[in-house]
Amino acid sequence: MFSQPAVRTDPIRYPVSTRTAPPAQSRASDDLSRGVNPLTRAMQMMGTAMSFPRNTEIFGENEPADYVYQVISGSVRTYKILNDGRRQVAGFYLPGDIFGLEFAEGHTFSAEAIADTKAILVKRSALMALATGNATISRELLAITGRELRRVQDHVLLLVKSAQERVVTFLLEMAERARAGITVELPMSRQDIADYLGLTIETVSRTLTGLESAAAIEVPTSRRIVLRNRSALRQLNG
Amino acid sequence: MFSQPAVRTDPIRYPVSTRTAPPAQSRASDDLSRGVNPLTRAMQMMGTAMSFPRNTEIFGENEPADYVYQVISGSVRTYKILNDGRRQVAGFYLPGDIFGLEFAEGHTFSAEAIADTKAILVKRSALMALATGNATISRELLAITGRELRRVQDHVLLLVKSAQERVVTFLLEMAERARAGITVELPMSRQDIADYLGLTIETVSRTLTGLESAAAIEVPTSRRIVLRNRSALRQLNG
DNA sequence: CGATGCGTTGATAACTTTCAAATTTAGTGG
DNA sequence: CCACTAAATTTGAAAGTTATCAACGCATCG
Repeated sequence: MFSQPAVRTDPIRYPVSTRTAPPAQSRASDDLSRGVNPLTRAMQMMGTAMSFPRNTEIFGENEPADYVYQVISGSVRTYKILNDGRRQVAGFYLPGDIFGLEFAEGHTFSAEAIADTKAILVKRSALMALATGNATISRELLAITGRELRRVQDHVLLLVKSAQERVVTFLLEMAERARAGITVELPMSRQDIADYLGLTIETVSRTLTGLESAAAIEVPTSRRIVLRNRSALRQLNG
Repeated sequence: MFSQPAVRTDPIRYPVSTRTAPPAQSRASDDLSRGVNPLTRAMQMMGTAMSFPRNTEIFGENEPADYVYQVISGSVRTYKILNDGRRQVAGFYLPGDIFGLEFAEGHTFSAEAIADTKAILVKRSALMALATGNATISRELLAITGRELRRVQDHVLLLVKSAQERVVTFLLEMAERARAGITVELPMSRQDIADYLGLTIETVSRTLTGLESAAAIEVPTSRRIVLRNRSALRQLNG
């Protein structure tokens, strides 16, 4: 232990002027508004859209958790650097997903844009104030937190599986979340996947190769996975 | 995979008459009331105390989540049986802890008493109704869920560590939660610990023996651990 | 065209599990 | 309270899985 290199990602810090004090940019009330819940609607009313280039930090661990975020386009990873220098990815957030909501002062994890990403920011205090007078919003906040809880619980269940089961579960989950057909476009690198699954990139790579040999998937490019045999995959997912 | 025996614990089902429709037993408003938060006070006002003998089921996975529970005395494990028959323990709950709060219809996990346990039950619907008209209770519910979220996030971070780190982290956490001095009384078996840490009982046992050899702990009885060298343990905990 | 980053593949080492058996502890009936 | 039985825990040896170290291929970008 205490063995690995300190850092493997290189988050290019976005210029501070743009990162803090979100400027009043475009109101975002476009595609994501279709028949959504009251909270999403409220966020889009109250929020400010902001862009984050690929690999830039959105917020850092322990920074004041003053804003709540919703992904409009692109994708986001949250993570923590462990004492031994390894990085643990806590979650991936795709368009429509809400992240960064905290109940303590500071953020539990850091967040970075995986690809060029647009997100809506809403002041947490504003959201909390809104919730105080509005039982619907209040319930919705509780529901979001409940879903996040469920997601993390599933992450726990993932981490006790074998390497192959972890990779398969990940692929099936990404396919479902991205509402993909049989072809999944992965926004994240092998390193991101490995750090989410608690594996090394070599193991992830070898497992994908193995699944391809078994005709369960195809990997035409490293970021594109074709699910050739979903029922076989479901068998393998533990 | 798909290899292990189906069951390793043998939950003796408590007689149905006692398990369902909580009878109006003793009001529980004793030791735990000392300067606690409004939600705990509310639960103790509204709730019904109920006893669960060791190894009995408190609720089962997917059963309607109609009640929220607070441990008075004893301790509780929540868990899920995985497809391959292994059991994953999701969490341990000690006196004062709240468990069983859900945001969907059914329970995510099963819950069992580890030792003879007394708990307060409150109808979830009553709690939710109370929260609707009371911003303080509402915030408190959100805070509880936030703490549970944090706990599960920590569990994720635990599961990517080495076996020794997992065991050490577990011991330090239990010592803190039980407000123990240097001697920790573990309410749960090696199997419970192993299933929580994602290890086998053999690995847990060997690791404890190793820590004892390294003079970091003593194990006078299997359920009693003396933390002989906390700073050494903190070094080892990753 | 060379540098650079990302992904894959191979060989070996480290760690954890599995299988087996011994030992200790706890529970039960007399 | 003691003896007996079952359950829990510990220990050992071997096998299996994943990590580590190293090298190579491929694509991108200046």
